[in-house]
Amino acid sequence: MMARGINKVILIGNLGQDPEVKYMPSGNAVTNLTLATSDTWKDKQTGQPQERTEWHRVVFFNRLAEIAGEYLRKGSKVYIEGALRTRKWQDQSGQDRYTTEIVASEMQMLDSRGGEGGGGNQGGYAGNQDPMGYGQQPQQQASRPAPQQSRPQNQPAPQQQPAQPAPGFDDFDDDIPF
Amino acid sequence: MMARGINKVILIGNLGQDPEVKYMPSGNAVTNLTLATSDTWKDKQTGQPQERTEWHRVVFFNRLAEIAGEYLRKGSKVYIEGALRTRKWQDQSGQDRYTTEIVASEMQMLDSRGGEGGGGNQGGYAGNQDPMGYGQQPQQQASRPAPQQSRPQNQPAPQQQPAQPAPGFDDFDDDIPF
Amino acid sequence: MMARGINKVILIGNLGQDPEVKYMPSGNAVTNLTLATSDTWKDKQTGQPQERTEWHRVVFFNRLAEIAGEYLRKGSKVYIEGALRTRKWQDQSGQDRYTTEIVASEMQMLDSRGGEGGGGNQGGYAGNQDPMGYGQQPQQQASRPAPQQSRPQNQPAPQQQPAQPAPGFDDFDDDIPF
Amino acid sequence: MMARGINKVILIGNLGQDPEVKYMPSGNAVTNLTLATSDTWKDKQTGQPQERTEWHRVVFFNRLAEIAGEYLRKGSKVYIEGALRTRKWQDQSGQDRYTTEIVASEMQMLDSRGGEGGGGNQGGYAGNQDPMGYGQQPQQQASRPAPQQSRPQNQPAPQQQPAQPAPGFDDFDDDIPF
DNA sequence: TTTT
DNA sequence: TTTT
Repeated sequence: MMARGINKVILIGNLGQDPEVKYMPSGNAVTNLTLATSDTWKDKQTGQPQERTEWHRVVFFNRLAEIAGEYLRKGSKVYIEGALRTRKWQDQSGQDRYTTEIVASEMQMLDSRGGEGGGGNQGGYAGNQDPMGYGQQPQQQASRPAPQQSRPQNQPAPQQQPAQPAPGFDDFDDDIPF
Repeated sequence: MMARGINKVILIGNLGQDPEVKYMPSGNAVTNLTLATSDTWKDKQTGQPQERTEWHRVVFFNRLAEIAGEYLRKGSKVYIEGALRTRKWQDQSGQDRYTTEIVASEMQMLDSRGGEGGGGNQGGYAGNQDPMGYGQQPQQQASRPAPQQSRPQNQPAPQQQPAQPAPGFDDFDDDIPF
Repeated sequence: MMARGINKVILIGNLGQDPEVKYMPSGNAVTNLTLATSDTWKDKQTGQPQERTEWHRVVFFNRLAEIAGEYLRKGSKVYIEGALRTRKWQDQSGQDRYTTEIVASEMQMLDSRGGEGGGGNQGGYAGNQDPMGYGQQPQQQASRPAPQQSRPQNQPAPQQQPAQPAPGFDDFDDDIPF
Repeated sequence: MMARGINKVILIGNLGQDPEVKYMPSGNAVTNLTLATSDTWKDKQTGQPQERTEWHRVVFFNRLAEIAGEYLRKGSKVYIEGALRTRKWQDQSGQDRYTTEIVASEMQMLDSRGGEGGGGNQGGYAGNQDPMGYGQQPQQQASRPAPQQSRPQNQPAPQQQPAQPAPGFDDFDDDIPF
């Protein structure tokens, strides 16, 4: 993918609910979640502390969707990097409506509360190259065993998800954003 | 302002229209604009190039609103840093609707096409301290003249803007996001 | 502060040691710490997992320096936003040398392991305005008490720090970066 | 590549010189350049405007190195995203020294001053998938022709670059950072 | 020197 | 509605 311009979002927050994993007819995973960030400030007049929680709608695709679905839970603190995308959809009365989401391209768990042994950072692509140029340096003879597979084994069969429209595109929004 | 979590957006794009500057009853400026970023990719099946433009709704407050209103124009390329905020509002039928915007905290013009002599980077706050600690070093005797005031002089009087509701909160969305 | 260009660093990592807090003759705090981030990849030839840890030198000034010194400890996981700055200094043989640091402007603790009750996000400036424009909305009558002061009370008197040169500028580097 | 932690740099600045392109024995390109960002502020005492230019050393690998070498020139304004990496090397007296660089993973030209017709944004990897999930939507029938190849054709033969050590690792620093 |  |  190429781009004209930069469209980048960086979030650290906590999940409001367990993530929802769905599968495309193709078998590709799509995971949706909501993430809370909050701002606090003092009211200018009263000096009273104020707080506002912002809820972000985040969507993951493919491998990252599976990882998010497996390792994230309600309350999890997570770093997410992605891009803004506003989708157009029709409500039940046929009116055009818009929902803005963050399409995640990178994710990193920030708490290891679960006992999954999982977590870690999961980039959006499986680069087994050496983008930092470290391989140019004298080889460090790594002798430790290959890491445990952190990618979910149980890739659900698409047919378990009956021929529903692609989640996040057709049926996702019943009425309001979340 | 303090925060729990990180809510950060970084955009580089072009303005779809001239910015709209409004003034609060307090006299504070609020500027709204839409910014285009685009992605291009090749269709997996056909190999045909695809393009999708993302339109971002950006809002500026106070000093930054005035600067944006003065120096940005339709087509301007700009760097914007800010935070996501989703506002709830009611459409004409009384239904709840939501609009997601980027509340800009920093802006930097990336083309100097206009003859304004303006541009430059405009942080969201007027820090006249020395956040980088440069002042600790031996003073460089700056002998060049004080920079031209880049802040618009003509702060419009609030009364010129009749008692309208706060823009971007009440009257901003007539119907659809943009 | 204004800028031509963007100079932004975003780090999430763990402290290698407790932070070092020093005080300027003016009484302003300066805190230095090192932060680890790491990359892992597989060797192209052997398929062996490789790991490389990057050590970042971070410096905080003023209020943020005090907060960092109070709440961060060896091993703490932290989000840091800042800017790159390369300082020139002379080693004992009089040779010019350079050290690149991140001057932190924002910090957020990501683990609450300590019992300090502290943490939270600490922006680099004490904005008690309303940069997100929330104050425009109907006032939420916050009735909870004012938050505990998270800023250290015990501002050390400068004279407790004998007339030493500014840390991080003169005496900081004895020989090598860290 | 996976990561524990986040190590991200975002720069917008101007090149101090034309980029230097070298080739690894493998034929892979490595491009080095220096990028200027600047801060301006007012001296607290004198009120005099101060300015400090920060010079960033940026390194590109592989495809991005070729693009940078072809399209960027002294004075070019560019957006760069990457990661910090501090390299250790020995000066002529055998002393350990360190240089911090930004390893670029994404680049976007911000001026189209050259007549190359090139530029555009060049991500660090050639994703021809559909990371934003747009392909799920009804196909927009793109009828415009395939874009001009923006990747340099003239991949220089490695043998033109005699068996020199990897640039940026051995021979890059003659003495001081830049 | 951290972390998993 | 922008831009290349």
